[in-house]
Amino acid sequence: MLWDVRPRVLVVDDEIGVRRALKRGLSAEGMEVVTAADGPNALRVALTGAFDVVLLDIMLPGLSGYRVLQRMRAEGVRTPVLMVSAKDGEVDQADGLDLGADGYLVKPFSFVVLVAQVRALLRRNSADLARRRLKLGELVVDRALREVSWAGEPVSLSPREYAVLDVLASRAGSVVTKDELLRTVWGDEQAATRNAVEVYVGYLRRKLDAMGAGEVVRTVRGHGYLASTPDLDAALGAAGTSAGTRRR
Amino acid sequence: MLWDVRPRVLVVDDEIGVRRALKRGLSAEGMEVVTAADGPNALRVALTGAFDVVLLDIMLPGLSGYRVLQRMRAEGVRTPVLMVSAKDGEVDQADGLDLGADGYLVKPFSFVVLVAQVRALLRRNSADLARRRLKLGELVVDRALREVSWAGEPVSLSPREYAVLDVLASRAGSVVTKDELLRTVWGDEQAATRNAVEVYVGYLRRKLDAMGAGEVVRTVRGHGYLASTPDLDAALGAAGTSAGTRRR
DNA sequence: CCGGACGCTGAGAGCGCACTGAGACTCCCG
DNA sequence: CGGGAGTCTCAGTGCGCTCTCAGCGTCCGG
Repeated sequence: MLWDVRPRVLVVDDEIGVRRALKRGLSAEGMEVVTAADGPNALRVALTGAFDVVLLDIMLPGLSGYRVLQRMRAEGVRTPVLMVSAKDGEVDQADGLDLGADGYLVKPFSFVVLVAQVRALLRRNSADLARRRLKLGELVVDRALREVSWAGEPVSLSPREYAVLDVLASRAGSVVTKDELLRTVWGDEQAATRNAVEVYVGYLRRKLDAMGAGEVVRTVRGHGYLASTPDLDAALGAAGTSAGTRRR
Repeated sequence: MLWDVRPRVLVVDDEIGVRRALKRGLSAEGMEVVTAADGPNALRVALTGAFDVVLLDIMLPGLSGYRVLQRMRAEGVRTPVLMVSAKDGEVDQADGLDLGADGYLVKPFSFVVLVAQVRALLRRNSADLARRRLKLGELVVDRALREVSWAGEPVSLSPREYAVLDVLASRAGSVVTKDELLRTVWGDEQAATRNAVEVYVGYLRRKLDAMGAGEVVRTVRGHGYLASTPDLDAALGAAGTSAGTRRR
C-alpha cells in the first residue's frame, strides 16, 4: 500500500518495554508512532483526533482502557481503536466491542497479527486520510485556504457557496441529498429550508458556468446533487462490474 | 441500536448444524440470516452485495474461505467479512486480515463474542452503506450514484421506481411483502395503498423488460415480490435455506 | 366449471420538484 | 448614514412524477 503521508499510530501501554517494542516494530512498518503511558494522558492525546489508529491497553493507571475508549466516543472522536488485554475473558471482549472498539487482541499476541490488524483498520479508513485538497478535474478546492479555482483561475465564492461546494466535492461520486446538505452546511437547527439549498446550488452553477465549468454539479432528480466529472464516472464505474461492463 | 431495516447477515459454513445454530441465534438478535454451504455458492450470493456482514468459515468445499474473500474484494464488494477458523495459526489470521477481512474468530468461539463482533461491524459500516453496489446478474444498482444499469446500459428510473428496486435488490433472494415495501419506500405514514406498490412494480418491469431484463422481479402470489436470478436461486436452494420463500 | 380473491394495467388529475428573479433583511465597512 | 455583500424567503413556472380508480386477466378452492 502507498501512503502519501505516513499513518499515525497512538500506542497506549503502562509498561515501557511494551511501548518501546511496539514503537520500534511499527516504525519499521512505515508508521509514525506516538506513545502514552497512562489513561488520562492517553485520553488527552487521543482527543486531538490526529491519529489513524489507537492501540489501547485495558489495564492502565488513572483511567482504564474502557473508560478512555468510552470518553473518546462520547467526545465524538471516531478514530479506530484496537483494544489490547491480558485477560482472555469473553465478556470483556464483548464489552469493549460494544463500547465502540474496532478490534481486540489478547496478550500475548503475535506481532504479525498485530500489524495485520492495524493495517486492516488503516486500509478501511484510507479514503479519509489526508484530504486537504479536493480535486475534480480542473476544479480544485483548497480546504486549508478555503479557496476554489478552475483550471488555475481563482473562483470567488461566498462562505455559504464555498461550504456547499466543499461538501459536494468531498463526497464526489456520491449523491448528496438536500437534507444532508442542510444538516452539514446549515447545522442541525435547520434554520433554512430546502429551497435555500437549491438557491445556493444555483449560485454555484452560475459562477462555475462562467468559468466554463458546467456539469460539475449535477442534479439527480428526487435524490439530490452529485459532484463528478466524466473521468470520475469512468473510474468508479469500472470498479467491480463482473463482465467488463461500462457506464455511460 | 435502532435499525430502520433489519441487518442482513450471510452465514457460510459447511456443517448444517453450525448454520442452523447461527441462524437461530442471530435471528433472535433481530437479524435476517441467509446461509450458504460451500465456496462457489457463498461467492455467488455474496457478490450480490446485499448483505451487511458475511460470516465466513475458512474450510469450505469447492472454494476456501480465503478464495471467496479474495474474489469478493477483487470484484469490488466491500461487505465486512468476519472470518471463522478452526485453526488457531497466527499466520492464517494475518493472511485473512491482509486479504481484506474485518475480523477473525477462532473456533470454538462464544456466541456472545460473535454477536459483539458482528454488531461492531454493523455499527462501523453503517456510514459506508451508501457506497455499496447491488448486483443481480447483469443488473447493477449503484447506490452512490442512484443509478441502475443492465448489462452496462443505464436504465432511467424515477425516484420512486428506484427506491422500490433498491429495496428489492437489497433483499435479493428473499420475498418482500407489499406492506414492507410500503413501510420502507413510502414511509410509516403509509400514505399510499398496496395497489401503488403493484403499479410501481409494473413500471419497473416494463422498463427492465425493455432492456431484456425480464424475470428479475418475480411475483410470489399471496406473499409479495422476489428479486433473484437463476444463479442465486440455485445457490440458495443448495444450502437448504428456505430464505423466507416458504414462510407460512 | 364457477366465483372470489389477487394481481396487473391504461388513463388521467393534480401535485410536488427543481429552478429562477425579485426583494427583504442583516451585517460590515468607510 | 449610505452602499455593498451575503443570506434567505417567496412566489411563479414548466414539467415530470405520483397515485387512484376502474376494469380486466389470472389463479385457486370447491
